[in-house]
Amino acid sequence: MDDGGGGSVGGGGVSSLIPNRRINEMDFFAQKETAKVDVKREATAHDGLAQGFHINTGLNLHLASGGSEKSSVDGGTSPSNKEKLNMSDMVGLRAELENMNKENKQLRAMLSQVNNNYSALQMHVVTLMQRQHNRRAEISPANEVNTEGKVGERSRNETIVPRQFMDLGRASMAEKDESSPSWSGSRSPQTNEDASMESRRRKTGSTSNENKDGGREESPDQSLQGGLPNKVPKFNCSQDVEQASEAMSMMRKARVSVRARSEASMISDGCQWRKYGQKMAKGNPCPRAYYRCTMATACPVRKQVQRSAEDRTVLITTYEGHHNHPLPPAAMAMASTTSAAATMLLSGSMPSPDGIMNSSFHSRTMFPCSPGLATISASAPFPTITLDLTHSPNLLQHQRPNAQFHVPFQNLPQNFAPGSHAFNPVLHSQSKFSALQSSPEIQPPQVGTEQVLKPSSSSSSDTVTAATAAITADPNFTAALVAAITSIIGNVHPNNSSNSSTNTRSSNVDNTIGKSNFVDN
DNA sequence: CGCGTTTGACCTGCGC
DNA sequence: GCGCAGGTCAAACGCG
Repeated sequence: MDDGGGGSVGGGGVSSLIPNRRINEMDFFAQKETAKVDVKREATAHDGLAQGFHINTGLNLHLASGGSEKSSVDGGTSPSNKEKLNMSDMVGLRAELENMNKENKQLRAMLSQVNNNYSALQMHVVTLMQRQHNRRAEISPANEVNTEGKVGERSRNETIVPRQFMDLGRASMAEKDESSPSWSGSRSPQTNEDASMESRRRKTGSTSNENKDGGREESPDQSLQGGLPNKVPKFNCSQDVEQASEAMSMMRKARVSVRARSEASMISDGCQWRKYGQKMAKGNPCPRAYYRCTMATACPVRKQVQRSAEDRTVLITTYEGHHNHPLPPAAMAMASTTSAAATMLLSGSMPSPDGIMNSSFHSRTMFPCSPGLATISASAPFPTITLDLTHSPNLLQHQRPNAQFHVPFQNLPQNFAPGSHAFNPVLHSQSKFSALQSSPEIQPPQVGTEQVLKPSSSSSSDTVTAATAAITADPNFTAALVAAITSIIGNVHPNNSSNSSTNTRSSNVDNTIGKSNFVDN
C-alpha cells in the first residue's frame, strides 16, 4: 500500500487535476465566462450610462469618452445646441435604460422560473420518495442489497427493513440540525462516546490532544460544511427537543461512504489529511486507515479509507464530521456532496414521532428516488449512506463521454480527473447515488464490451432523479443544481463514442479510477 | 528539526 | 465478566 499518505497524495492529486480539467471543462465555463463578461459589459455600460446620464443632466460637462470629444467640438456652440445634443443623448440613453429594465425583468422572470422549477422538482422528488417508500413497504426486503459487501453483514440483510423517508419538512429539519452541532463532527461531550473520551483523557491527563479533538466540542456555529447555511434550530415543545437531540445525535454519527475505484491509497478530495491510525478490520485483509482533517487545527472531520474485500481496486472512503473551517474550492465539492448525502440520509432517518427510526435501525435502504443508485445503511451504530462511484462508468461514458463540466463534484477523488470515465459529470451525479442495486453482492463493473453494451438499469431518468434528489437534500443548492443540469445535459447527448473519453483519460496519469476501470476486470 | 507515518497499546462498546 | 472488534493515542521512526 502506498503510504504517501494523506496529504501528499491528496494534494498532489488535486493539483495535478486542475490543469487537466481545464481541457474539457472549458466549454462549460467558457460559456459561463462569456456570459459573465457580457453581464459585466452590460453592467459597465450601464454604469457608464448612468454616469454619463448623470453628468449630462447635472453638470453638462462631459460624457464618458465620446462625450468629452463632443464637448470639445462643441466648444463654441451655443447652449441651446448643447441642450439639443444632450437631449438626443438622453433620449438614446433612456431607450437603453428601458431596454435594460426589460432585460432585468426578463432575468427576474427567469430567476423566478428557476425557483419554480426547483420547487417543482422538490415536490416531484417528495412524491417519488413517498411512492417508493410505499412500494418498498410492500416488497420483501429480500431485494435489498448488501452495500458494503461485507460477508459478515449478510446476516443483517436478512432482517433489513425499508427505511422510511421523511418529507422535506424533516429534511429541512435535518439541515437545521446539521448546521448546528454538525452531523457528526463537533460532538458534544454529552454523547456517550465523547463522555468516554473525556473521561479517558482525564485519566490519561492528555491535554495535548484537547485541541486536536477539541473540535468535537466546539460551538455549533463553528461547524459549517461547505458553506452550508447556518440555521439556528428552534424547538418549541419538549417533543421537538427530544427529536432534535436524537436527530443531533444522528447527525453526529452519520457517515457518508464513497466507493470508488482507485489504485492510490487514498482518493483526493481537496482536503489535507493526516493519518492517525491503521487497523486490520475483521473480514477484510486490507487494513483500514484513519485520517483526520488537518486543514484546521480543530477540524473534527475524519475519514476512514479501506479497500474493498471483494474488489481490491475499490477504495471505500468513509467521511464523518463537519469541517469547521472554510474549504478550498477543491474541497467544497466533496464536502457539499457528502453533506448532501448525509442530509439525505438523515432526512430519511430522522426519528419519527412514533419512533420508527428505532425500529428500523438495522435497516438498509436503497435510495428511494433512485433505486439502485444510492444505498443507505442504518446499521448501528452509524447510519451510513454509500455513494458508489464504481458503477456504470461505461454507461455514462456512453451517454456523454466528452462534455465535462466544472460540476461541484469535480473535486471528488483525484480519480475523477477529466477524461476519466468516472469524472464524467453524468456519471458523477449518477454515481454519487449510484449503487449497489439489486444484487446481493457488489458487482464490480465489468469493463469491456459487455457492460458497455449492457448498461445498468439505471436509466437516464434515474440519473435525473438522483440529481434532483441531490438538489432536494443538498443545502448547497447551487452545487446540486449544477449536478442536475449536468445530468440532464448528459442525457441529451447519448450514444457518444467512448473512445474520446478513453483517449482523454489515458493522458491523465492521476486518474486512477479511470485507469483501474480501464484495466481492471 | 519539523512534520507525517507507523504501530503497538489502550479504551470503549457490544455480544455472549 | 470476558473476549472481540473498532477506534484512538502517542512514542518511535523516517523523510525532506
